[in-house]
Amino acid sequence: MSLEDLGDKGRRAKSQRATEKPRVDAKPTLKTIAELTGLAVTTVSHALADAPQIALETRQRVRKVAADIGYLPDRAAQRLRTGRTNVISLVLDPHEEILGYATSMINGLTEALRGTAYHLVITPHFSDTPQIDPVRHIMRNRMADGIVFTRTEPADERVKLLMENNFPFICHGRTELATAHPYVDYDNYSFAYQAAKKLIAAGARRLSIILPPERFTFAHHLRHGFMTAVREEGVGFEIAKGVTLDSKSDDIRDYLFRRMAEPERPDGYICGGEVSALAVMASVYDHQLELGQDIRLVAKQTSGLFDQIRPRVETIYEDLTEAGLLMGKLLLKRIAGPAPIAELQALQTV
Amino acid sequence: MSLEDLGDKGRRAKSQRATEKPRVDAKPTLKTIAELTGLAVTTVSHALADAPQIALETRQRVRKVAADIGYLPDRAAQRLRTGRTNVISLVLDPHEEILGYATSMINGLTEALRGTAYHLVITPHFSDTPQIDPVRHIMRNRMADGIVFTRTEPADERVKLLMENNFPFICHGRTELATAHPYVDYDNYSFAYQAAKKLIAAGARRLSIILPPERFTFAHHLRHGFMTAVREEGVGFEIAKGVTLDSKSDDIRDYLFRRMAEPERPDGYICGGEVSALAVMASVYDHQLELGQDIRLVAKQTSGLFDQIRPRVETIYEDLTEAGLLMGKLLLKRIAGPAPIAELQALQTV
DNA sequence: ATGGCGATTTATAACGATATAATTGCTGTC
DNA sequence: GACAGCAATTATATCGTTATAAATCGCCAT
Repeated sequence: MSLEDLGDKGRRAKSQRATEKPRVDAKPTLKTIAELTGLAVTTVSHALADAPQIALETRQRVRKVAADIGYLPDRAAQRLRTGRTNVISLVLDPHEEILGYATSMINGLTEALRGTAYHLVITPHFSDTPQIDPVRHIMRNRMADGIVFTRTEPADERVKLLMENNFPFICHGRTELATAHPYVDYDNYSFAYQAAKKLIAAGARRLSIILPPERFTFAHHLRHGFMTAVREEGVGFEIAKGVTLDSKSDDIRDYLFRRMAEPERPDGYICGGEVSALAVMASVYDHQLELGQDIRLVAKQTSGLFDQIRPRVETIYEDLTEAGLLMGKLLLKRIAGPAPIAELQALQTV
Repeated sequence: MSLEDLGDKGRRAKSQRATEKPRVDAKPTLKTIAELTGLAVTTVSHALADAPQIALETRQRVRKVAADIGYLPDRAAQRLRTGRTNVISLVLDPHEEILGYATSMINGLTEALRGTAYHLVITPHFSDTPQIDPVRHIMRNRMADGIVFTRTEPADERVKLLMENNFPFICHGRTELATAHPYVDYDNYSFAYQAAKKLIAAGARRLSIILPPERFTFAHHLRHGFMTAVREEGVGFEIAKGVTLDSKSDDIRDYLFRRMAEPERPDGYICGGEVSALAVMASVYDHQLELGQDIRLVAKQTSGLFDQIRPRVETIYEDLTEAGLLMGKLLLKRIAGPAPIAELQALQTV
């Protein structure tokens, strides 16, 4: 702020038509457009909102000027006045996984938000606090207009809370609650079912499925699909539970190493995640067995990783980017106006 | 939220407007605290800012009431008034990589931002627009108080622009510009140097290094470290350039497949990324060669992935979560007050 | 008393947008 | 020519916070 500016400001107070152009870089506001067009700030606001009571000619003129000077509405002011934040919160659990589960989903979400006024904010959920905390915080303090989260549980507290308060959200995976809620999910039942059928068709006679922790709903879906298939075919089976998602734990590696040394070992594995598939492969290698010969494997593929891995593994693809995109779109629709719940459901089929 | 809660809320609403809109939970503001304490809004504001001219007793009283009712300042109002956004923007290039480069960094950043007023916003850089666009947009429209980006280039336009405008930022990787700038980088020179030495010590006599595209500064560092080592040792070498980071391209796989079939093939590979390391392993497998015997490999490890991979690969670790954490801390320091540039530099040594 | 001073507290005016209500200008009607 | 009726524009108040300037108070020296 220089003395000249002050002087100029003083002049403006008396004669409103002073040819002022001191600051070129000043961020354009509605006031800027108002001065340039000779209209009132209110009119400009309405014109940009495409209000029908503003003359079409005026609307076009205002829009042109706005575009010319590169006007963008101030998010803070809009947010303060309207209460809408134009923010979508993605609740992420850091340290959860070594592979890019989150990255794919973020890519899908940003794609869905592209061209809209919405920004994507990453809200971390720190493992030393209850899972519900970040969600409650976002809701209570209106930190976002909508929430995205993952790893849905059968009786997910977050879903309950958000539904009770009618707060827009979408989650990856389903609950088993009576009340319907918006979600995007992959058909893990079919995945496990088809994976089992493939293994059996290839000659496997004792199947093992490596399941994520029971607290996630999709673990149940995997199990049911698996069980249906092995019962239909009447083959032997076993279930390895509790792959911690961060794969720091050695439970599964211990199980695999032990079982593969035994004579009655499984000859067909189903892995619901890439990490556990790698663990199976590692164990096969360590036992000097041959994949596809001694032991078969069907894995869920959620990235390009398995295109690079040798020996080649049979996989079934789950497109997490697409899931993110879909979640973003459905959430935006939900925010725009409470669409019927049923329409908000979506299922990716294998 | 029960009916009782609503009733309680209505009673609290002072007097006449008992049957107003069913506002779930009126958000506490400075005004709320002012009414509860009998002070003026201004006083409360100053008290919470711990202004010295407010009596200590008053400050404590205000803080207590604020904590009791769970007061949180309205971000939009603060932002509108002060111009500070309390936002850090991470500029991400979607579709860039199959592995979780971004996830680790996000985890580090959120850790650095934990407990502060800052939120992390993901700003995508869409590949059909110039790289500089999101940075310029954030700066011009004050979308954030600081910017984080990656994949720094030798004459990076983003660095130039941000430095010219004195806008807080930090980047992963360095430029080769004359003017110093804040960054966090990994010592890729030493990585390549040591990797080469290891391979030679293990018996390799013709080394090949798989480099990322030349436009990234760290490709040069890798090359220099590599060249220094092979010259010192006087072994044969070759350089495979241009691993596109999204690994969609087959250039490298073609190169590997061709070279491994030739008699004068390299017997030691250095990979600056996990994807290219997998490509080497895949090619070794496809040629029915043996890793560690016919062909040796030293790879950069940036995730837990290679702990799972067999055969075991010799790796040197780069901690991207730590890099993210460091970037976050340095950026916050830079935002708080323009610290000397020199202090903002950091280097992770192998 | 009077004025002044330091220590606290408070009033006022913004920041940039929008919801609401009010105003202007113009037309046609009787 | 007065006025209702309508379209188009504008004034005012407000969201919650903070920067700035002003006001209040007790207390002491003159």
